[in-house]
Amino acid sequence: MGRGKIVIRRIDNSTSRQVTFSKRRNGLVKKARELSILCDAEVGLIVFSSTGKLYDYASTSMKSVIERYNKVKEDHQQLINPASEVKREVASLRQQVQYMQECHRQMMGQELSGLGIEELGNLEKRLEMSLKGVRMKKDQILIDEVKELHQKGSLAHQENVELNRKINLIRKENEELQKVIEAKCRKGVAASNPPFTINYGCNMLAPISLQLSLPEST
Amino acid sequence: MGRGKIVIRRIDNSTSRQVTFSKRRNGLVKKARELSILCDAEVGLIVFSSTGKLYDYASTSMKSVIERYNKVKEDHQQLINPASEVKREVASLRQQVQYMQECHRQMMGQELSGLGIEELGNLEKRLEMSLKGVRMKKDQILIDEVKELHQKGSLAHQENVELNRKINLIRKENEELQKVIEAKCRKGVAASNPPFTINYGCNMLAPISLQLSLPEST
DNA sequence: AGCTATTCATAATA
DNA sequence: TTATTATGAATAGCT
Repeated sequence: MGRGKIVIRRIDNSTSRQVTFSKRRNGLVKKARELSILCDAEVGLIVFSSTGKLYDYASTSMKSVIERYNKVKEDHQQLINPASEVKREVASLRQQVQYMQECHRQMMGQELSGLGIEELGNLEKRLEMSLKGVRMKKDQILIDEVKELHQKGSLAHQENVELNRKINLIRKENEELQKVIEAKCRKGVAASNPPFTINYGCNMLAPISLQLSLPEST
Repeated sequence: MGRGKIVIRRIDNSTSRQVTFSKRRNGLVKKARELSILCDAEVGLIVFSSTGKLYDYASTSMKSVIERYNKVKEDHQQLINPASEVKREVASLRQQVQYMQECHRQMMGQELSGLGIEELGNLEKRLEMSLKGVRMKKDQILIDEVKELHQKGSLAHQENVELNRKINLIRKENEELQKVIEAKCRKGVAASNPPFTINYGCNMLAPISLQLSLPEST
């Protein structure tokens, strides 16, 4: 049906392939539409060009056609439609959630009406075990914390002792210096100067504030 | 393209509609195949006859065509494909299950590593509450059972008393009868017959076995 | 995109 | 459903 007969094989020339695609695609859609109208049929047509562009026709809607198709195929063979698979998964997950919710509620001590004495006993035992586990964990955390605090405390104490030692050392040096200065004063001018004292900028006799992170000062 | 020109409207005659459907359907499939081959296109065609029968053609596979179609439509608009919706549901359910599993494991006293002292305290409180609930339920069941047994017991006791009363009555009747018989024997033939006794088929002085479901015997 | 010679699809018929 | 055939429709090649 053209100027010459053609064999049905891929058209090598890209341009004429494009042209033929456009023409025949229109023809195909037209025939699909005619079929659906003439014969009262539901028709769906999907075409992807070699460049990936999508063209489609549906006498009703593609959604309807595909759903109907899947429904039929689902009945015949459970292969093509991935939805059925997914639906099963959804159903399974819903069931799982429901079961877990029930289980959880029972563990929370609600909705126990359906349970017998034995089941309740088991549940009790499980809860006791859980409680024990939780308490152990809690205790462990507290113990660890106490231990850590003890360590910090002993470290602080150690530092404190060290600091006191240094202070005593410095105080002794100070006393020595005082003696030297006093001796020099007596030897030198017997002026009315008050005796010289070194000012440390703080009262050396006040209690030392506990300081864990000691600056590296000499 | 036939013996006469036709207008594109539903063919009223059922038979010729069927015939036309068959012919045009074949033609449509042929043209679809030709398009896919000539122009290197992916084509999918779905046709439902007016009687509901399914005919389809796909250059690759209908699964592939529909998936590709859905993918394209998904990108453009999230309307046609129900799969994305379902997928979201699946993801949501999976998340829910995972969360519940974690929660459940924590309630079972496992995998507590991630929890702080406060969370552990809450968990402990919840478990205590649950345990209390379960124990209450268990106790209630036992109490109910004991109550029921008490009732049954008291009923049995009552029946027992009644039975004893009847036995005493019968025994007295028996004694009366014995006396009458002895009197008659003395009056009549002084034979060597042993004194006549009524045989009840069981020892009347043996303890009565407790029987809850009493047969209606007089 | 439009034209037309030609092939093809198919309506009518059996 | 299948076969035949006259006829209209579709389209290949060209512009």
